[in-house]
Amino acid sequence: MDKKDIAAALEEIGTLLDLAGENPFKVRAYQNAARAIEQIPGNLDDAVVSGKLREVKGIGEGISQKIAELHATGSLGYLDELRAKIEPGLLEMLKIHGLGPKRIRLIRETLGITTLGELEYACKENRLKLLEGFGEKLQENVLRGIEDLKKYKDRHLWVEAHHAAEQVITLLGGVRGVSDPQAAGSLRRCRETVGDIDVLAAVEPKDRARVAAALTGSKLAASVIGSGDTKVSFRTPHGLGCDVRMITRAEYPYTLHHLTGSKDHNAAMRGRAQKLGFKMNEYGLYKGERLVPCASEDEIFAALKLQYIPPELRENMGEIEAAESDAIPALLQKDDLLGVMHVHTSWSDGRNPLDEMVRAAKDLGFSYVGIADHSRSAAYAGGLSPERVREQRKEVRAAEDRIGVRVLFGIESDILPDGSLDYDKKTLDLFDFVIGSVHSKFNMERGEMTRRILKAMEDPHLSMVGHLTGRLLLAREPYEVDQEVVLHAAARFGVVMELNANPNRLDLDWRILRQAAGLGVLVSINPDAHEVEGLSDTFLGVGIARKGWLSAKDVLNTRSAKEALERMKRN
DNA sequence: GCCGTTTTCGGCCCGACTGTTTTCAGTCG
Repeated sequence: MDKKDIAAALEEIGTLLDLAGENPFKVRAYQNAARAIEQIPGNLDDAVVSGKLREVKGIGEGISQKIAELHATGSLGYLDELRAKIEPGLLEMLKIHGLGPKRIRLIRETLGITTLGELEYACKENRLKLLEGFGEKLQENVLRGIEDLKKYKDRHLWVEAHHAAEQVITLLGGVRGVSDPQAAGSLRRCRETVGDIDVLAAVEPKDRARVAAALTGSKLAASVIGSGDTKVSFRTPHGLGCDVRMITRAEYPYTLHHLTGSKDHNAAMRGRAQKLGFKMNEYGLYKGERLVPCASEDEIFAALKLQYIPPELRENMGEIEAAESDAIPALLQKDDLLGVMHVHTSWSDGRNPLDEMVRAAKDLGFSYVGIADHSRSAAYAGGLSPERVREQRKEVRAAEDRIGVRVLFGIESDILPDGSLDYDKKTLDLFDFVIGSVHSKFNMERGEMTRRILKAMEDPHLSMVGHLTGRLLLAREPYEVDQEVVLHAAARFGVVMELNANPNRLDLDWRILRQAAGLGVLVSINPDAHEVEGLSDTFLGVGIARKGWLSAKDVLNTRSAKEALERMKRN
């Protein structure tokens, strides 16, 4: 180890001690020592061996021993211990402007938050501003700081990629010579996270230089990676990589299909083409040397004797086989949704009051809205006491009359560690529906967690299981739970399963949705909205539902309020 | 954890700024 490495190690010790709440002067001692060691002239070996290290101002008994250990072995037990004690996410939080060790420790201790993703979620749920010494402004700053940090990560939530792509498409739409700009890739397939954005547009060769210049000269291209005859690559101000492909009108459907992928889907499609005597690539479908003219993706599939395969299904997970026999179902559409469930209000941790949420849901065209604030045990989120439940019930009924839209009175009840719901029977009887969610003790062993959720499902008050795995995309791994066992229980008990459409969750995962539908389990697409804007997440859930092969009949909130209530009734 | 000296422990850089709270704590440079 050279001076620089050792200085870095000492610096790291200082930072970790700071986060651990150590004496700030001890922290500074390490920081001073780090600087001191970089100042030592000449080779470090001599100083270590001769013991001259101790003569350097800022390096005393303890630190000189640690330097010796680092120098001799390349590692340091003390540092390893500290690293094991302090979560790496807390180190990342230090990079956020406005957060120092004190506040980070408060966040860690009161909210149990250890990753940036969890912190972001807490900001969006308005939990950060409730901490002592925090407020609206600081919460906003933290959120902005997290956004900045995320710029440099290589994967992005679907919704972020979508917004970026919309901007690129809008820009292209305004450039002369461009037609049909649209997104392809994993974004079009509605994957829950997206790496790069692929956009294609029909542009005749003579216009391409001008279109490329319009892109590279725009604010959307924060840095240009490359610009050629057919492709412009750049990074957006949010750090997303974006490839814009320019092709001819004739190539368009083939390239659209090719760039939409997935890779496995494309390989299987080429295999099928070959079997039928065609050759297929990103520029066309050929019979011998002759191009088979297709004006749309629809016609490409038809040429290969396949039913049209919606982009969301193109994962080579049985869609081609299904299309062979016309077995691709009519997938759910946005317009199929009649109601919206799992809506929070300022009664617990929502940003907007009940009336505003209900009005906003009505304005979005929903004919009913299911309020579900947090239950008693969710103290961090302002969970409702049994008394507050009764007060809110009156308010909900009054809002229904006042606003003129059906309002269902529900609750998002914590599923307590022992599997019970969060209220006594008399209180539970007051709700039109009960969503049961795990919000605590995530670290249970798989069998234990599964039993916990099954026990809650046995209670006939439970209508629906919320965000089954508890995952936060790009932030928190799902907790251990046997999802299949839960789905089978849901089928047996007639319990609805939530597809939580919050872009950070998208939970149930699309990979298991299809199985749920196969078991006859009804899925409810819920925004888990904590503010007016969050209600629209319901539509994001539609993409995931489609990706999980769901049709309108598989979804609770495509039913009328009356029928939805009947389907949620147990006994 | 280091320093200095007062040899055994008290002091360690500090002002501007922000956002909170209403007199100040925490962060930043």
